[in-house]
Amino acid sequence: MSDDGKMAELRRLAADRFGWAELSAEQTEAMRAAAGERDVLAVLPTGAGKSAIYQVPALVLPGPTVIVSPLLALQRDQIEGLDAAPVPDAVALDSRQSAGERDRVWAAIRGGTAEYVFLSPEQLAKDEVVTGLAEAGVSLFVVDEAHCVSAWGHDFRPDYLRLAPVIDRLGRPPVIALTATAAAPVRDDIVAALGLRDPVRVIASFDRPNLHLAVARFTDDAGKRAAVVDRVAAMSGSGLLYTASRRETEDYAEALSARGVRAFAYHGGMKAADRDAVHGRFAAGETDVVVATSAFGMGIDQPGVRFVVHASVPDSVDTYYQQIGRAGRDGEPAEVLLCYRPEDLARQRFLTRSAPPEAELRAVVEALRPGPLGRRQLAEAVPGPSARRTRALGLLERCGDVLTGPDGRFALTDGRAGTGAVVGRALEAAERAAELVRSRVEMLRAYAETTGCRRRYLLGYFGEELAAPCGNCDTCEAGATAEEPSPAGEFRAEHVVRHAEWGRGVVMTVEEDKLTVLFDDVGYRTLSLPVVQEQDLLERC
DNA sequence: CGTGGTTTCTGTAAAGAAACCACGGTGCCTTACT
Repeated sequence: MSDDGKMAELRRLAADRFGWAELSAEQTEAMRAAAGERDVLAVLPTGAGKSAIYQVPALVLPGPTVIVSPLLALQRDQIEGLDAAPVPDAVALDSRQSAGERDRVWAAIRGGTAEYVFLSPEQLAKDEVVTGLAEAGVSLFVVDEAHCVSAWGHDFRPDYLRLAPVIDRLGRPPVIALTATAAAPVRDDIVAALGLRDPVRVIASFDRPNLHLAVARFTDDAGKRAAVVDRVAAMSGSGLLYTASRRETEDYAEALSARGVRAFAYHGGMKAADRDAVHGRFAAGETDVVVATSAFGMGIDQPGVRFVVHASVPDSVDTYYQQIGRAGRDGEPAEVLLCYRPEDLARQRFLTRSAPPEAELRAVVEALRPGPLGRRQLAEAVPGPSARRTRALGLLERCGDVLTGPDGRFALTDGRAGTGAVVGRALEAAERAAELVRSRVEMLRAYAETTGCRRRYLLGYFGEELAAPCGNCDTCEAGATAEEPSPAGEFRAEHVVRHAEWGRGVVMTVEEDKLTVLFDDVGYRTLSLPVVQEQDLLERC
């Protein structure tokens, strides 16, 4: 079929089966690429119809589509949506199922009646799951919420970093990575970790002009807490208050309730039933404020959220943008406020720190030296929590020192390489990742302390240039921002530069008197423009 | 790294200061016990 014919078929299916009469330019481009068996990285805001990008092409490709999704609750929502449409079955594989349920799911996969198969990355760490799917002939591999590969992969859910060998073992079907938020290094991380081949990158604009952006700065903790309560109590409509700890969600919820605000705490330590109850109230419009940790949010697409307040900084601008993006989905004005204390950055540095897995790396390399091992055999040879081994394997694989065979066994790529050298390479890679994480925290300091237009800063972080100050943030209103982005000497966003000590980097944002550069090895650094010019610190290349 | 709660110190009574310590987020999964 011609390319145009194929696209017409996709449009027809979108309209007939799902009721989507119109497809956006981004959806069209991504679907065309996927149906043409190209890899795709799509970064589209929530509500832009990301799911359509795989749901429609799945119908024209022969075998089942595998969708990797981080939360069981999200999988459930997606399956419910698909069940309501006249399309083949959607099923899930997860640990809560009984043996009987699991057998039925596998029968549907093998029998060809299941078109959409949802699972967590942890399920794909099991040999029998990968083998079973390979036999079924997977024709499309989708990674939903793909920023988790980068944000959650390193320590927290290391199986995210081991999807590339799984994709290979499935016969390398086309891969679609979908996310709503990804700055440049996150995009590169996704492409590298999934082993995408020359992917079509579909990136929509990040601009949300209806969000009013502001930062309130505090010196002492008690003063900040009191102000947070005052300001949230004074907000109109319903909204979210993000905190950095579980304890604080409860403290704030209590303080706000005492003011007559319908406030509810939400965090990962609560019982599932209580979490569901808060979700339900929020969705029904029965809450004034949900006070939450970062546990609240993924999969939420509520139109009428009128404000998002942060009681302290999150771990990155990526996370911040994702969280504030939950405000004003209906396009109406919404209030976004960051309550900032520089001391809070330290807490995020603590939370995102990670111990180098040196002992595990050494043990894994030594265990593999005599010959390839499967997952269970490796667990016997290297005792300890499986996450540690998985993390070590992920690092070794990304450095090219370990390969996963078609049978799922792990092997050293070069038996002659010394353990010390291999471990050293992996530790260096881990250190670079840790440095990037630390520098990401610093980017929030820069956001909070900038005297320029806040929207220009945020968009610049995501690689988008805002020609004029937005007029809808506190710095613009204070009259502090310049009409035009003042030229920072010869430097512009996206210029490739070299620093004597920090090596190669890409200019991310340009402000009146400073530059932010993302260096390959040390992450984000903000440099003073006069100093750069006087001492000739950056060379353009 | 910063915060909040508890213990220790000082010097002989009670109480305030200093020192010390534990804690801090996101969710899969497994498996043994009620």
